[in-house]
Amino acid sequence: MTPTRRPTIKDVAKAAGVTYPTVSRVLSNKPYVALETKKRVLNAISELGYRPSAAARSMVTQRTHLIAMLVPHLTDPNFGIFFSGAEREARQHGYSVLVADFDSASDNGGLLAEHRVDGVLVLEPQNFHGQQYLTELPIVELDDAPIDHRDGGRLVAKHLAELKHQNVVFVGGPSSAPHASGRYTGLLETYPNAAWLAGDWTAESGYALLEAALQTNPSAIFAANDYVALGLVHALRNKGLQVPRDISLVGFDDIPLAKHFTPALTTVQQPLEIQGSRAAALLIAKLRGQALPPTQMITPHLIIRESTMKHQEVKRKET
Amino acid sequence: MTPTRRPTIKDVAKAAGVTYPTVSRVLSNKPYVALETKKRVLNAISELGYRPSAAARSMVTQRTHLIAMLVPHLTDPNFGIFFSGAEREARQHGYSVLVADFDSASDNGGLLAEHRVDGVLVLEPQNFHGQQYLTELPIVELDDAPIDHRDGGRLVAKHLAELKHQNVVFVGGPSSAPHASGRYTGLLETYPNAAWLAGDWTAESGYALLEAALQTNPSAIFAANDYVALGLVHALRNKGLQVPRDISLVGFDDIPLAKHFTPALTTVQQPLEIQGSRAAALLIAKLRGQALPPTQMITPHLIIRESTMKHQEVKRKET
DNA sequence: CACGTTTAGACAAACGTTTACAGAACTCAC
DNA sequence: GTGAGTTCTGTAAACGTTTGTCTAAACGTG
Repeated sequence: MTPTRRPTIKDVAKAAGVTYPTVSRVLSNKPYVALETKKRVLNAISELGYRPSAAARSMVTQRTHLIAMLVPHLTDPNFGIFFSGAEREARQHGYSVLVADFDSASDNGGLLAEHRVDGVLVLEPQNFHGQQYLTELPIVELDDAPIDHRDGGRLVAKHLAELKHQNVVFVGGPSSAPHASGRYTGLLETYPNAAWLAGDWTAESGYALLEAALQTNPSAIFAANDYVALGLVHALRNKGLQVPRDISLVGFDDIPLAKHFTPALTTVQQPLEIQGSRAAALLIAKLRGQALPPTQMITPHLIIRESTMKHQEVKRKET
Repeated sequence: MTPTRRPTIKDVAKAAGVTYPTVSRVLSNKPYVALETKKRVLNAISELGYRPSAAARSMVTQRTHLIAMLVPHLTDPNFGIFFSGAEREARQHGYSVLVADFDSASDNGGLLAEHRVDGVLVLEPQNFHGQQYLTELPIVELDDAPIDHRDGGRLVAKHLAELKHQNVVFVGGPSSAPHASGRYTGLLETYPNAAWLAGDWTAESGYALLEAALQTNPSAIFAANDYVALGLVHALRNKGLQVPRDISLVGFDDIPLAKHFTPALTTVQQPLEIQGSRAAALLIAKLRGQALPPTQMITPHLIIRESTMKHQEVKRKET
């Protein structure tokens, strides 16, 4: 039984009647190869279904065309969105993406080192304290292709101001996260006294934080993201409070589910996929030693749905 | 300026005063290496921070320790969960995972071929018609580590029967998907006349299908998954119908958000992460030529929340 | 027609490993 | 003290590429 080895560059060379370095020249589009020869080689390649071996190539070029993407948690529903953008962009430039979460990147990041990734894309760098090896590689943070979170906060503030809300509270997001503080800062421009009840990005966090949020006696809540918003809705409902009648609520992200929430959530749409692809593009430019394109903010949009309404001057009904 | 090359096996050998094949023997735990030497080598390795080059290694061993994971859409919120399980398992066995969606795997799957992935993990094989190269590799489908969807359907049926529901309809999921049909089949065992309104897995699908679903005059709806369920809730609300008062609703998956839905969703919990890691383990066993462990169903659990209640004999109130 | 210049292709070395093989140094029994 | 095993380590080839150097042919130019 012939174990049907994959064809190598030598097989192609033999089939085309040239020596193998010539095939290599054709593959990398080097000059000084006769048109006629080139055709023969190209034919042989597609005939044999030849694909160069990345391993062999990277041995001599010292670059693997592999990039690492490091994320805090693989199960974060937003991760796939970022990744989708980054992966597409990378693939278009001939790069493949190896993903790992912070945990596996630190205890076992060895694998990424062994594969000699060319560069690193990291999601929440402030939480990553991994392998030295990885951090001395060319690195791009997702936020190097920044979404203007502050502007998102501004949009929300403007909307709530138009609805005559006077007391707004910001709920969720760790205080260490620039995303959260950006949004909060945007809010502060209009509501300088708005409080921030920090937590994390989950619905559980929103659920747990409601009680504290109500202490500030708000007429509207700005949630750090849509998950937190949903948790808040849940907690509000438990207390017999209705959105938006008793309290208005705004989220952030516009996850696909947000439009189907009860009530449909007013939120800020941010193109995470684009952010992912921009970040990948940036990293690849860096790897190639190209001049980095000027940083360009990605602007978010406010999506108004049912969870916000004009502030009722009358206080909540006393039953 | 010295460009600080990464240390190679030869550097280690020199530092330990041996020749490089000896280092290689230490690395792969070959017999016949003196304890004393071994220690010296190990020391040199950690001193230099040496990590073997996967590329060089795979040149000679002909295996890359890379596996490809192929998914229909990277933005699918469940993808990250599968991936998380698969990635952890793979990494534990020294494998890394390269991800691509079906689109990029077919037009540009060349990259996966060039990297000579050892095996393939594929999510919805019935929809994948990619590169021949990939399909002739050792391959495992996610469903080779199967969740018992039919049993999930049974659980739902039992629950609804206990609540005295008599007319149930199954909504969402493409009819080509074994997952959906499994769930439906389980339902049929108790409700042989239940209809199936096929669609896809999205909230939009549930939203769009409600009208048709109501034609069957159901007292309860079994949604193909939680997203579909949420879409249904939304559509029901638009028609002035309340869950569970007017109609009971059950989802599938128990996504983290489901407990915060309005109303909190009764659903079937399935451990997708475990499924991911099992599938990866299976693939790796296959790659190693080990005997495959017997297939073992992963059993789902019913989570009862607020979206189901006892069927009211009284017909919906005429206003 | 001699000669430099351009173009095309061959040859060989190198990248960092693994592994088959060979040889050296011990141990041990006779 | 010799020979047969063991146990350890070194030598060399191989994996599939890229790339620098070298040669051969073709082509103008004076």
